[in-house]
Amino acid sequence: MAARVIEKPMRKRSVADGAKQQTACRDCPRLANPSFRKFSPKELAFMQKLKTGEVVHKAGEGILLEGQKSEYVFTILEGWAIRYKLVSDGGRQILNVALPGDLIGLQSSVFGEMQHSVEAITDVRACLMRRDRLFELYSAHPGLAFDVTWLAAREEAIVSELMANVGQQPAFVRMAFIFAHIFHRAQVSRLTNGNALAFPLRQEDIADMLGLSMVHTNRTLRKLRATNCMTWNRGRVVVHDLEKLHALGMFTVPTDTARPFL
Amino acid sequence: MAARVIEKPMRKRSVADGAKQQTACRDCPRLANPSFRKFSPKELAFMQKLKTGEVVHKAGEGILLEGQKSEYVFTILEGWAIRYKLVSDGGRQILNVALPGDLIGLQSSVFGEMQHSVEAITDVRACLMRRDRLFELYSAHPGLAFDVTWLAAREEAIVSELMANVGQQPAFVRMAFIFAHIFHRAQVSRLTNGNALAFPLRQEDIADMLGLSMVHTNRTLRKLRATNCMTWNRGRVVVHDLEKLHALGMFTVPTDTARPFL
DNA sequence: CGTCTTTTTGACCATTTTCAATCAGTGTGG
DNA sequence: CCACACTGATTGAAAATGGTCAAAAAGACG
Repeated sequence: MAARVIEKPMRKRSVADGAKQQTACRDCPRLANPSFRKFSPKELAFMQKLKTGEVVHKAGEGILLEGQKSEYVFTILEGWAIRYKLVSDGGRQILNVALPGDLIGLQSSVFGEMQHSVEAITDVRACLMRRDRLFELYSAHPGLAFDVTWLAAREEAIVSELMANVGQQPAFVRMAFIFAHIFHRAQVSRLTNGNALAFPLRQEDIADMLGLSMVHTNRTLRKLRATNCMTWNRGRVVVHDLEKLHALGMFTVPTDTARPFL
Repeated sequence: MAARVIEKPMRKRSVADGAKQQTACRDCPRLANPSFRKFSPKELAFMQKLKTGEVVHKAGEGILLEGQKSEYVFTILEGWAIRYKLVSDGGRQILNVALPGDLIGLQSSVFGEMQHSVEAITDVRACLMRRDRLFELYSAHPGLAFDVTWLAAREEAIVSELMANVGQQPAFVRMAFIFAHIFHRAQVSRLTNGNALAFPLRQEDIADMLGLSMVHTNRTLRKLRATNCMTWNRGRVVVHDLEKLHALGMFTVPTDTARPFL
């Protein structure tokens, strides 16, 4: 099992530029991505009003901790994070990766406290909304409220998909699947450059996503490399045969509709 | 791996009484359970208006199928169901059990189609809401809209918890955990009778929840029985030492706040 | 009683883990 | 520039966990 992340908080894998500290919602680069649904002008103005500011978390920092009550809900603007749960005897299950456009910390607003932790994998720039103002959103903009539900339901769908992968597939398929899954999501979020992707996870992170030991993860990765459908070194994944990768991982491309973004 | 449930749809394990076919919301037995949050009179009237009717699914019937677009969202009033995903090579991962008070079919309303299937384990009596009227709920009652989000977020939290169990624990712990988890939820839903619980799942279902083979599930169950903390036969679970069961499964009782119910 | 489903068991095999090193890359200070 | 420390990746060997195949036993039901 993985070492507890809490104990080794500083990884140096900066990716975010950290340039502009405050972007107006209307200038949010996410809005240019057709994967996201468009705001009405009213909604845009409302969101601008609701946003408290931006924050940058350095790579390796914890953003939210299980059991914690956070005053804020975050929308990731830049960078990668992981959601994970620690189990009592030292294991860590990574539930999902969080990419730009993902909302984190909703559990804290809904239940009063987080039921999993979130950690920045690269530097993460995020947009803040106070949790106590979420109610305004529900009152004033049913459409945006529905978007929050959409995001929560999608999170559930992704975790379910990964759970079926972990529970029902042998190591090799699991691994191909997770690369296919992440690569696909990265494409939608426009993080890919052709068939290449800056990929900040370590093998240990993959192990903790798949419920495998580090050693077996490494060996399985070797087998996957041997199929020549992808390469991964020095923080960079290149997919040479996407179709093959999908087939190996039993991955089917989801039919994505325009997703919301808060 | 499990046989596909679709192929053997009829199980005879009726539990629901099937007596009254239409209950007024104000008389809904769920409202008497203090685990659920109270409706305001306005909300109650609104929900009554929104409800289209009730439906009973026989034990073994599919309620919703992955890929399907359902016109309805269901709230379970009575009975047990499972949410599951089939994987291409014949496996089935059960994501969660659905008990009275749980909302099913929300994915279909949010994404246009279900991303997992739902099947009745016992006879299931459910209350219906047309999906196209969900928008009215968001417009007219932000509080109820928030409840829908709550339910979606909770579903995610449960699947995450089970995923950490499947991904990080050996068979024995997984099994103790799943019994502890289900027993606890059943208690909250008032399905238990002291330390006893009518438990309609088969060993094969447990296997598919835990990501284990049938055979190994059976053997692990024997070990669990040997600890004398619980018994399970003829559809009835009796917990003799709850604390021990929790310890064996690394289960910690969640601090439940009053939950919503639609 | 006969049929069907579900549970249980045995024997054998495969996958995956653990333990223990080694190797490679990177940054640091002398 | 090189020695050193540190993190992450890789490998080998042994052990354990869990899976498959095949069959029998136990219940459930008409």
